[in-house]
Amino acid sequence: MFHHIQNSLQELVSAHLSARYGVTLPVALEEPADPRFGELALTCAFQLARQLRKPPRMIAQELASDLGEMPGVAAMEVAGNGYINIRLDRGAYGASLGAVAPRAAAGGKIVVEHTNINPNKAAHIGHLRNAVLGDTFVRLLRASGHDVEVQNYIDNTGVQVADVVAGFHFVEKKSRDEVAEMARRDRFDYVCWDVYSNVSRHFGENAADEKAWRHETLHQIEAGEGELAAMGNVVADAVVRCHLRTMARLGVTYDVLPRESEILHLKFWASAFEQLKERKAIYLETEGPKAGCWVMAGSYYQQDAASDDSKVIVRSNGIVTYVGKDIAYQLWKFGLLGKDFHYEPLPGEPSGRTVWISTSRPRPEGAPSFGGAATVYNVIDSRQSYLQDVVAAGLRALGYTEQADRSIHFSYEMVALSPRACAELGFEIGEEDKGKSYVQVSGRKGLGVKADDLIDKLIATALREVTDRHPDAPEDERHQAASAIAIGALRYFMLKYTRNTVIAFDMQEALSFEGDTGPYVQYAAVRARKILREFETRNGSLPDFSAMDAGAFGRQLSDEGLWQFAVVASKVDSAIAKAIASGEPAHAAKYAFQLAQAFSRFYHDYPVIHETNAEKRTLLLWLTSWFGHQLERTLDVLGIPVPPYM
RNA sequence: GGGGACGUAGCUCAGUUGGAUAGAGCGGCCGCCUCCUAAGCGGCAGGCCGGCAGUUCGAAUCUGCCCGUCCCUACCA
Repeated sequence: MFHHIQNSLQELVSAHLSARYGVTLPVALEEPADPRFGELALTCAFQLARQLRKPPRMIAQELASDLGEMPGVAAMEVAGNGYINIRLDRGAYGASLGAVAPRAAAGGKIVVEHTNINPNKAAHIGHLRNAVLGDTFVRLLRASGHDVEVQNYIDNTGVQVADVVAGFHFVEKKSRDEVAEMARRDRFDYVCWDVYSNVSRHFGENAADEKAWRHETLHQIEAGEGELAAMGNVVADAVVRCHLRTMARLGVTYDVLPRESEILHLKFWASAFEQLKERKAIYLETEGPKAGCWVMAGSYYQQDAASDDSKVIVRSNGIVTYVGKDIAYQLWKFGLLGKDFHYEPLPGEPSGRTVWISTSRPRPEGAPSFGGAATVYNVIDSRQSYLQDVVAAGLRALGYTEQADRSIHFSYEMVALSPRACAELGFEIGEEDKGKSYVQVSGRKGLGVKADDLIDKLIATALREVTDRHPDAPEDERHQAASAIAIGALRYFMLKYTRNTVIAFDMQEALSFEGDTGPYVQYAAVRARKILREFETRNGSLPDFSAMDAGAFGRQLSDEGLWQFAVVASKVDSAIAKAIASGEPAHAAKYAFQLAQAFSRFYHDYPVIHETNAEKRTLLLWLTSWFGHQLERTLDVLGIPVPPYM
C-alpha cells in the first residue's frame, strides 16, 4: 500500500513540476527518520533552488500550496530549510490496507543461476550463502510478478571431480563398483570430502602424481570412456543428489540442472567457437608464452588493459577452458547459441515440482522450454568477477551488447572462518593466518564447515530450546518446530549481511536465536497467530472486520503507536521493490526484522484480547491478523517458515 | 605493478540515487513475567563515520591524495 502511495505521489509531483516550472527531475520522496515529520517528505525544493534562483523554503511553500489537495494526503507542512512533510489520511489509508495490490509481470524471462557446487564433495557454508542469496533473490523476483527460471549448473567433468576420482582410484584403490556401493549409502558427499582433501594433500607432496593422475582421469572423463569416466559419473551424480537434498532442507529448489558433460557432448562449445572466430572476438596467438592458444584480447574485458593482456579461451592442446564453456552456456541462456540440451526429469525427486536435468540423448518426455532469457543473473562469488567480465565481454564481442548488459554478475563476498570457529573445529591455523581476522575455507585442505553439520547443529540447539518451553509436546512436533527454527536462523544469518561483506563465520553467532536473528522474526509471527487462535478459542470466532470503515480506522489510528505500527507493516511491497532494485536481499531481511520489532512493541503495549472497547478490540484483532499476513509474506520471500510454536 | 572491495559504538554490521538529532544486534549496567509465550519489552552508557583537502545551501554518502585490511590478476575452476 505504501509503495502504491509513493508511486502515485511521485507521478503527481513530477507532473506538477514539469507543468509549473518546466523541469523534469526524479522526485525524491523520502521516509523521514523521525515519525513526527510525517510519513513522507519531499526534498525537491532543494533540488530546484539553484535552477530557479530562489531560496528552497520559498519554493517549498509555493509547492505545498500549489499542490493543494492530493489523494490520500491529509496535510503537507513546510519544515526546516525547505522540506515538505506529508501526512497521510489515516482513515483512508487504514481502510485501504487490506486490498491486495495486483502484480504485473514485465520484462521477459529472468534466469537466475545459483548454487553451482562442484559435485565432488559436501556443500559447505560458502555454498550456503550462494544458494540462500540466489534462492531469496528468486523469491523476491517472483513475489513482484516476474517469470523466473532457476538453473543450477553442474560441472561434472571438471578438475575437481577428476581429483576425487583419482583419489578413489589411485589412493583408495577402489573400483567403480565399490565406489558405486559407497555412493548408495548416506552422506557419500562426506566420504568424498575426505577423499578430496587426502588426494589434494598427496598432490601437494607429489607433483608428478598430480600431473599424471589428473591427466589420465580428465582425459577419460572428457572422452566419456573408461573405468575412470564411469566412476566420475557415479561420483558426480551421487554428490549432486546429496547437494539437492541439503538444499531441499533449506527450501531451495531448482527448475533445471544443465551439466557440463552435455555442453561437451552436444558440442555447445563448437558452436560458440565458430561464432567467436567468425566475429573475430578471439584470435590465435602466434608468439609469446601463449602461442598456439585462442585468446581474447584484454581490451575486450577490461579498461586500461595492458596491451599484452589476454585471456586464454582455448589452450594450445586444443582443450577449451572453463571460461570458454561458460561463454557457450551464457549464449544458450539467452537463446543465442542455436542449440539446446535434451532434458529428462530427475528421478526420485520429491513430488510437487519436477526438476529437469540435461541429457545428451533426445527424450520423449515433454520438457518445458528452458533458457531464452531476457535477463540473466549469475550468482557467483566476487573472486570470479574477472572471469564473469570475460564472459560478458564474449557476448559483447559477438555483437550481443544488450544481452551483455543484461548479463549480471550477482556477486557476493566469501564466507570465511573466524579464528574462534577454527579453534572450535580443531583446525590448525598456519602462521601466516594467525594475525588475520578470518581464515578462508578450503575444500582442498578439508578446512570448512559442512552445510549439513551446521543444519544438524542448529536443529539440535533449537530442539533443546523448544523442549525447554514445551516439554509435553509430542516429539515429532517439537522436531518440526526445531527444524523450522533452524532454517530460519540459518537463512536469516546468510541474508543479514549485504553482499559485499565478507562473513567471518562464527558458530556462536550463527547459533544465536536472540536479537537480529531469524528466530526473533519467527517469534513475532508465531505470537500473532497465537493471539488470533486464543481469541477464537475464547470467543468462538473473530469479529466481523467488514465493520471497519474509514471512520473507524481514522478514530483508532489516531493513536500514534498503532498508526506507526500500521505504517511499518504496510511497507512490504516497498521493501521488496527496494531489495530488487538494489540487488540486496539483505534489505528484505532487515525489513522483516523491523516488522518483528514493531510487532514486539505492539504486543507489549496493547493487550489485544483484553481490550474492553469493542471498536478498538476489533481494530487490534484486525491489525494482528493483517500484520501476520504481511510478516508471513515477507518471511515467504526470505524462505523462512513459521514454526507451529516456539 | 594493474583491477576491485572495504575502513561507522568494545564486537558484528545497517545506513535507502547527498538531506532534518548517524542506527540495530551482541556485549556491559539498571528495571519489567498473577496479565495474548521473557527466543520478549523499557532505560542508561558507549561515535572527530580511517586521515587530509575539495565539490555545495547541506557529505558517513560524491571527487582527489594519503594510511590500513582483504580479494582478483593461470594454458585451475
